[in-house]
Amino acid sequence: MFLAARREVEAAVEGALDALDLPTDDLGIEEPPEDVDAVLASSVAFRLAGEVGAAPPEVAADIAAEIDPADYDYVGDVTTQGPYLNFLPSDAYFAATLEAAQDDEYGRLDPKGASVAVEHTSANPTGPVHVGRARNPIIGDALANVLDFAGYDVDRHYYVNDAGRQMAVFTWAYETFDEAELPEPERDRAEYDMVRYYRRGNTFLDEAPESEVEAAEAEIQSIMQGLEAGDEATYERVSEVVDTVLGGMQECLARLPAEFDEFVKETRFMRNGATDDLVERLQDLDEAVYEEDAWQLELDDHGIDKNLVFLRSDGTSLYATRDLAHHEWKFENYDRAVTVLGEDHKLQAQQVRTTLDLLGHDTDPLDQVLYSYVNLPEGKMSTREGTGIDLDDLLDEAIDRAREEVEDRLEDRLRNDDLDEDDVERIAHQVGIGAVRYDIVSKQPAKAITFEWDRALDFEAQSAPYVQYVHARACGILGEAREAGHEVPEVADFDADALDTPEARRLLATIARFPAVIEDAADDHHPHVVATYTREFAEAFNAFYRECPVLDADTETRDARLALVAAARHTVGNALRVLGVAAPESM
RNA sequence: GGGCGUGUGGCCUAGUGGACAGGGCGAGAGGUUCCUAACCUCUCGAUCCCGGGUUCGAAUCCCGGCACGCCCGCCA
Repeated sequence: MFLAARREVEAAVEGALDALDLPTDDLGIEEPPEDVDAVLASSVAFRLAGEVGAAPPEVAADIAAEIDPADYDYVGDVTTQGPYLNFLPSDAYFAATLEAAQDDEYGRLDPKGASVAVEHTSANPTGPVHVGRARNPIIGDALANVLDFAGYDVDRHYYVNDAGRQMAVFTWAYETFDEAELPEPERDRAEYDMVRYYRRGNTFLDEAPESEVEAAEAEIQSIMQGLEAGDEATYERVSEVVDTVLGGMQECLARLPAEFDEFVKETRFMRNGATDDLVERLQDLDEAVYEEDAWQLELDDHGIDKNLVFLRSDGTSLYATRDLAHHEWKFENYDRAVTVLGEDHKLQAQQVRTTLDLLGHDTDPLDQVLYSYVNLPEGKMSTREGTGIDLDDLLDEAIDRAREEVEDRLEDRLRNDDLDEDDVERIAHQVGIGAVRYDIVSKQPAKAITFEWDRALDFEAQSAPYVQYVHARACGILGEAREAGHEVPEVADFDADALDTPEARRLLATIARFPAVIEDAADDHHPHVVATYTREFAEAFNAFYRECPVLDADTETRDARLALVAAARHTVGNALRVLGVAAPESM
């Protein structure tokens, strides 16, 4: 209802300004501070004071006088508070919100009729996913959820770098070294098993005698050339390594959970001729130069100092070349494309955008979302070096700590609902993994994070369990009500007017904003605003919970409050779902 | 050296032109015969990195610094 109310307020202010013969280019619509009862406000009087030749409060009063609330469904009253115009919600605003939120899909926006490919994670299949990269699947998955909920037709893509030098090194190492000379794997899963070859191979290339390194390099070169030439046998050899490692990584990511609709391999764009075709078109560009036997693009005139090499002197393509072909494919198949990238890829992101533009594409549908790396207090994480914390270890630790927490709380638990061992395990998973996700998704991606165990796994504070608890409490009330024979009434059988306490009103007003939060998050690609919202929501719900008993209220109030709790449950449940955090029915 | 980004109480964080900068951690004091105390209430704590500027109004925009992060490969 908030979105509808905002449209009404915009129309009201614009109409009033028109009537007063004032400019309508900036309506100054904003959300008032929490202690103001209005749902929306306008500060337009400040700007018009000079033009009108009157003090802002007078201007505000004049504008307010031009607006008749009776013309609008959701505007109950227009008041002024000094220079501000305040728009108070009508009873119909609350009634319509309560009714709309009975839908368990409440917050989902109308289908936009547009497809979007969300590419995220896309980590090279070289070994276990570590925490340094963990922001990518968590932000990416939440962003995909947000866009889905906002009405887009979303496909989740993992772009697989299966054609680069790294994979050639990996394939050579896998075929060369004997398992007997490798250390025990850290975990019994494919990528932990395989990464040992990769690390061994890199160590060899760094440390072995020159002649042996040369021989190895020759083999690595032949693998790369084979891929470039479309040689089926080479492709099979590399694929075995890639698919094995990727299979393990998928298992890790699924724990978050982050799952994908498609794994798009870059070799696909070599094998189908798209890369060759692209290279020809790049060579025809005015910016193309042939220097030191390599084809490059001079992008100085477009604000990028560094040349983009797109064809090596040995005739092979580079990651960047294939990624351009990949983006053209996205443009052909989707209305929009979102890519979640680490900030270390920022320059490449600019190059991709600029080059696509030079090739004649409209790059407006491409959105590149950048996030800063997660570092350890002692420095960077690296798969090749084997430094860093594996995401699996973080999740295991999170679950272990959550389990301890659940068991500690079991003893002085007020509610006697007899949680069994399965419940404890379920809650430990929901809370532990939820806490990790929430901690990461709730922060602005641009800010750098230094990983610290205690901070990442704090179950109090502004954390997942704080919000999950609200969901569990709402479910608790609904469950108790059902046992007492009180189902949530049908829409025709409750009356929002019975929600007359400030806490109930505030909760309902908070529920009303949810669709607008989804819209903002989707428009700005900012999933973290959903997390911010869940915290505000939790505060509103807890105040209601404290002040407004549901089961003991008189029938009319009870029915309205039951409907409100159901609405709250749908809202917070869907907000958590969008964030990718489990919504426990009990905890 | 150049480019990009970030800088908010002791620590973490929301807020990117408008109503006294909102939370959390921490410290201290309270609250459970009542739908889950992973909760709530109150108190303490801020030169919004620094200096200029624009504006009726700046944490927010502009200019100049400083600090930190990232990037500047015929790697990905």
